[in-house]
Amino acid sequence: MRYSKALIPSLREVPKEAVNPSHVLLLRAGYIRMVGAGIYEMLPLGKRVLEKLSRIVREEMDAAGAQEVLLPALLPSDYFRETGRYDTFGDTLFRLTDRKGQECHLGPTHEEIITDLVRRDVKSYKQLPLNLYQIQSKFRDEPRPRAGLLRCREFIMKDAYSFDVDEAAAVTSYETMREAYHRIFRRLGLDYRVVQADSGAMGGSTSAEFQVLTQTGEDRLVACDRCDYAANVEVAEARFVPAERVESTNAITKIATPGKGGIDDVVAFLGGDVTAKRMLKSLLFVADGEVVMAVVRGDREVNEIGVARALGAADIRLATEQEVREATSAAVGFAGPVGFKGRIVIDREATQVVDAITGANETDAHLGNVNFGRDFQAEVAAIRLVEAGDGCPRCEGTLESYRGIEGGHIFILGTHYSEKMHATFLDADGKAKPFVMGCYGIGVSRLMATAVEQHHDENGIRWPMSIAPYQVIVTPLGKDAAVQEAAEGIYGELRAAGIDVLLDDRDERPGVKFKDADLLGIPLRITVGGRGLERGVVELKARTEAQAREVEKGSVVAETKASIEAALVR
RNA sequence: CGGGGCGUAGCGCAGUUUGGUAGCGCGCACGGUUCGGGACCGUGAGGUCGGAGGUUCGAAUCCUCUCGCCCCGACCA
Repeated sequence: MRYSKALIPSLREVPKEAVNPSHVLLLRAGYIRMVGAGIYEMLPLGKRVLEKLSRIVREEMDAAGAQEVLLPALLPSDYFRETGRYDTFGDTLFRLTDRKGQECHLGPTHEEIITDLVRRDVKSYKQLPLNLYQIQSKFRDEPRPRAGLLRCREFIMKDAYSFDVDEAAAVTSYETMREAYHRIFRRLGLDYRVVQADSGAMGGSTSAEFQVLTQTGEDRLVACDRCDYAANVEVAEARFVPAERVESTNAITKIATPGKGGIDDVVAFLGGDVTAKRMLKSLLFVADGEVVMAVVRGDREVNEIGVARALGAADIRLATEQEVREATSAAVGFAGPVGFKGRIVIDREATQVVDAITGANETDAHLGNVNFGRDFQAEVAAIRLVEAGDGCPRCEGTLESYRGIEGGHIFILGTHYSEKMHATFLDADGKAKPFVMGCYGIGVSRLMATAVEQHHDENGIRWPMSIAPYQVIVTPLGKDAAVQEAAEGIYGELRAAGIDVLLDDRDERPGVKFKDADLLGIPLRITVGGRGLERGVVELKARTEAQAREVEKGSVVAETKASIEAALVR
């Protein structure tokens, strides 16, 4: 492609709505344009990146035995009514009514419609296993679209659905997908981790997230520095070594702590050998409408989702100030487990604190010498938030913390959808059984932004070779006829060799061309200048390296091919 | 949905407090000088001041309503 003919509307200044690196750079480099909140146009460069991503996904899905389909995005809502999701999806669904008054919506995900397809056309166990996938636009009216392509209302997703005869076969399908996802993410050139996550309200049992590690991700993760343990902090556990139980004979004492509600305040106020580790932090939550208390050691934070899981609650939130006052008859900051009337969950580590200091459930007062078991009872669970430096629960390693962006998520769904939708097949024993399903998503358009989040510098994008819109940019400097001719020659040869190449034939100064090349993030740049040409050389420079190297003009095409090959992960 | 901020030329912004008929930089077009990391000079095109209503002789500016966008939080198959 000739730059002079390409629609690459790069911007010198940062559009003010953009904050995230990927958003800023994709906008500035002319890959995307915003049309509305969470709605973007893919310009030629953006479209090329999407195609490269999609091709890799397709190749690996096909290789894993999945078959591509294309389901409608415009869906009659009857299918969602069968599973009750027409209501549970709530305002996230883009709803519309056709001219006959039939209710429709734009598909946010396609479990129902694919299950309907399979129940109509698949009747026998002999047709299983089956894995169908598509790459298609999804629509979700997010409460808060943000960060450019990272959280959109219309986005492109690869979604696959597997159908199996039983749970064991479904696990096989799931594992096949897991392997395919590993190959996909490796080929994309992304640093990622497979993590355990909260499977949410999907009704799924087994699930894993493919998290791409970035500075700005929405999700907080921990991963072991020794083994492959990795988990979303929502579900992560730290190694726990039970200590020998010490029984205290010290009686509870009341301590006046006027105006000192927070842990840090109390520690500072009491001084001496009182540390946060001696304190018990008591937080009140409302879980499924009931006020409950969660207790962790004073130097820890509570994992809210962990509390909900420990309680078996579907819904949880922090109690309001007023609810705290009603439940403890004290101001916020003075809650404690002793005498608390209601369910209490305590972190297992906090049960070991001897002669602890806790809130007294009385404003401006704390209790000293509080001991779990002796002075209060509670359900024990792992409810503290795991931190970097904590021990790995599986090995002797140490957990490190990361931020990640969910690039893929795989689930075993079981018969959740097939039972509700009466999607059955006849098994070898002649009995009708519901399909055992799995679903597997990859956020294709999100991955485009994710790759930029992970691969950029102050000058622009640094695409991994496999998904760069062009692999090479040829940059002739000046209008010298010999330079033009040499650049055209190299451009022609690279194209003939099947390489994606952009020729910067614009009448621009060298600085402009270099800045744009860096901004666009093309992995390799061949610079053709008059001075070098006199000596028969051109420059070959990788976007990720500071220095260019001189290459004989006659061998630059071969060198470029070799560099591309080396950069592609197979 | 709660809190905060912003809508003026393609992009970034000033002008709004104190009403007087819209400006700067970048980009764009044309001419010239330049040419290895976002050159310089000159000329020029380009704006329903987010929208509606109101106050006024007169509204980007004041009032009312409304729409949109961004950030934090809630939410996120």
